[in-house]
Amino acid sequence: MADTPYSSGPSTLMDVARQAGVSPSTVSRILNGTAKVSEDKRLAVLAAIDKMKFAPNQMAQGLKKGRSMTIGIVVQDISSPFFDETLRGVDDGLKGTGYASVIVSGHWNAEEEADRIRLLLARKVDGIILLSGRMSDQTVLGFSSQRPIVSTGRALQTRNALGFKLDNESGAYMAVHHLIELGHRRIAFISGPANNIDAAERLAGYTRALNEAHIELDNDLIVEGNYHEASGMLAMNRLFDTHQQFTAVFAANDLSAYGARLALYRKGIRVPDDISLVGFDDLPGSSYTTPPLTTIRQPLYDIGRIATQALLRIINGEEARGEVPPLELIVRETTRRVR
Amino acid sequence: MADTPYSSGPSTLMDVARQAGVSPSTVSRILNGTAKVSEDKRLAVLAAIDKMKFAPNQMAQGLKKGRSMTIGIVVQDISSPFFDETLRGVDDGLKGTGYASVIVSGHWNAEEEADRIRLLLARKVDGIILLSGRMSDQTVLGFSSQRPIVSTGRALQTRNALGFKLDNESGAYMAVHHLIELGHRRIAFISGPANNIDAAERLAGYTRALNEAHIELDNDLIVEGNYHEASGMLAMNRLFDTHQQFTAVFAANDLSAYGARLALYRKGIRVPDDISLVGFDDLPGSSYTTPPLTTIRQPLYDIGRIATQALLRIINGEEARGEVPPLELIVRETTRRVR
DNA sequence: CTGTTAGCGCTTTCAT
DNA sequence: ATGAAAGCGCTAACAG
Repeated sequence: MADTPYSSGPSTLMDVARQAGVSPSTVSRILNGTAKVSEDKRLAVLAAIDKMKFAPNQMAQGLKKGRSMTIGIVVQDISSPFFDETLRGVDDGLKGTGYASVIVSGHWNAEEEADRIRLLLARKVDGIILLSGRMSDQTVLGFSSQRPIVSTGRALQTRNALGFKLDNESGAYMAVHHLIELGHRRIAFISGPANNIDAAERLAGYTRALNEAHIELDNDLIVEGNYHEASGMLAMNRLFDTHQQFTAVFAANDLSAYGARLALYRKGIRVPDDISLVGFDDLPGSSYTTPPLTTIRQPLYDIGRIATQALLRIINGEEARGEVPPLELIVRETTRRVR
Repeated sequence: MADTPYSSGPSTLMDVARQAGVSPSTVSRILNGTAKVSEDKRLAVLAAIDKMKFAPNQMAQGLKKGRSMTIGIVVQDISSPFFDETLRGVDDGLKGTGYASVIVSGHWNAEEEADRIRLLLARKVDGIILLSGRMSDQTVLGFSSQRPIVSTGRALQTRNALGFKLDNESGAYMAVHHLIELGHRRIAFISGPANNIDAAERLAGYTRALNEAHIELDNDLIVEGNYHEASGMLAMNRLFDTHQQFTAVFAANDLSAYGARLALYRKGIRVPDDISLVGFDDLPGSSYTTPPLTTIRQPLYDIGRIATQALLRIINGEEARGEVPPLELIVRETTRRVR
């Protein structure tokens, strides 16, 4: 471990005080607008700050004030378009607030999630945004006794925990209902992982739409995926290998729809002419697939922004609240009336 | 501003010391393995830590040690698959090191980039990773006097600054050369923004490949995009509107290739049967486009991981080094021999 | 091996 | 209006 000598050792508030011929408290007061300071000292201090390129050491500030001006974000997979779109909302929500965010990934693993949250807590983040995840609500509530948490994908509402939950069931219903309206009756479903709550809800929506239209549920038409492209492709191939008859497929998320679409392409099956396809999420890329994907839009960006604003409110001792727009069917070009 | 009373005020090292009946320094020594401590005190302290769920306050540690155990990452656009794939590499590079990262976005704006870096510096990050960006090398070098910086997209090598630069020119050359080998001679080029250095280099590669094959450069075949999907689509339409003849198009990045591909689809032009298409980047989604995209692969993930490891080395006073794999042509299904 | 002391850089009473 | 002093939670000499 060698020393790393940087030319300009960053100047401290003390340096500024000396340079301006005032006490450190005066400098602090000017920095924070905490009290009236005579104009001449003000100017002198400001000049010194400028000259010495002084910027307060945030760690020292944080230690003293008990506020790190940092919030922690727990995603499950950095580099998934799903989370990234939400992160963009968070980023915008933080804009101009002085807060920065440290992003950690739980990798869809409850243990790891809890670990990461403990890390964030040790870093004294002022609050936490939890995006999806596998932790129990109880665990979340537990952590919320240390720092406020707002989470997506769960219904929560306490003094310092807030959750937003979208209606996956009715989202899936909308998707399948759309297909049924177009005359489809043999509708395959590429589900999400069985142990995932959202996935279960989407399956329920699929089922309800079928029931309502008096279409018998055919379990051979349902194949489990894991929300990734490859699994969508595999699922599709499985459907073909077992010689299922269907005119439409509903994929539980856009990524698996992409995979399904590729499987279809490889078989020379046209979308939507031969088979209709609908996804779920409306990832940014879904307006540029070939053809553009019909899907259920999740307000990913808004979720990020609204969750952030809600968290900031809780941090400031205000009431925890916030509401996100509902799911919405976006009809693009992968669905058409059955012939 | 109300107070936010959390049930369990986090315990401090002092609390642990008292509880275990030892001095704070002893606790610190055990925490850091800084010196030998008798087994019985060890056990007592460990028990106390466990009982009180103590975790050292990282802000206090940081203030004292002058190390925040945090690195700053400057991206240009959180929620671009390009940066996110690199971030995944960074994340993996940080794994198990005790470092966390705060990610800020420069939004392709030199001013904002510099601003964000100053923010990171005030937060006392131990180092900075700068992904692309518009700042001058001089400015980067300037900042590197405060904290080590490793940057992508520039060739740098000093005591505490390191840059990785991929050979965009030859990447573009490979793409176009591939097309020429397939018999294409009228090859359109959807460029990146004119003020972008990478974009200029890719144009140079396009030009060289053409020259080498004795194909005359036709400026009408070159249309400027901005690296986003929509611009690829627009560029393509412009080509059609001006009635250009061509059998292949090279897009300066995958995103604009996606847009171009959609424009082609809308015109009922088949890819690759009627027109061949090649992109640049090899984003994760490019193996699942319809059809899968032939492209120049950038080792995005490796760049992130290697940059991180290099930064960590510099932080530890070791020599700044690291090398990333070269660009590579990935032939998939959007290119074919001209008929 | 272990405790005492000083102090990282800042904010905040408390005096004046 | 301003300075002196104490202290946020931790670590690192320095004694012993």
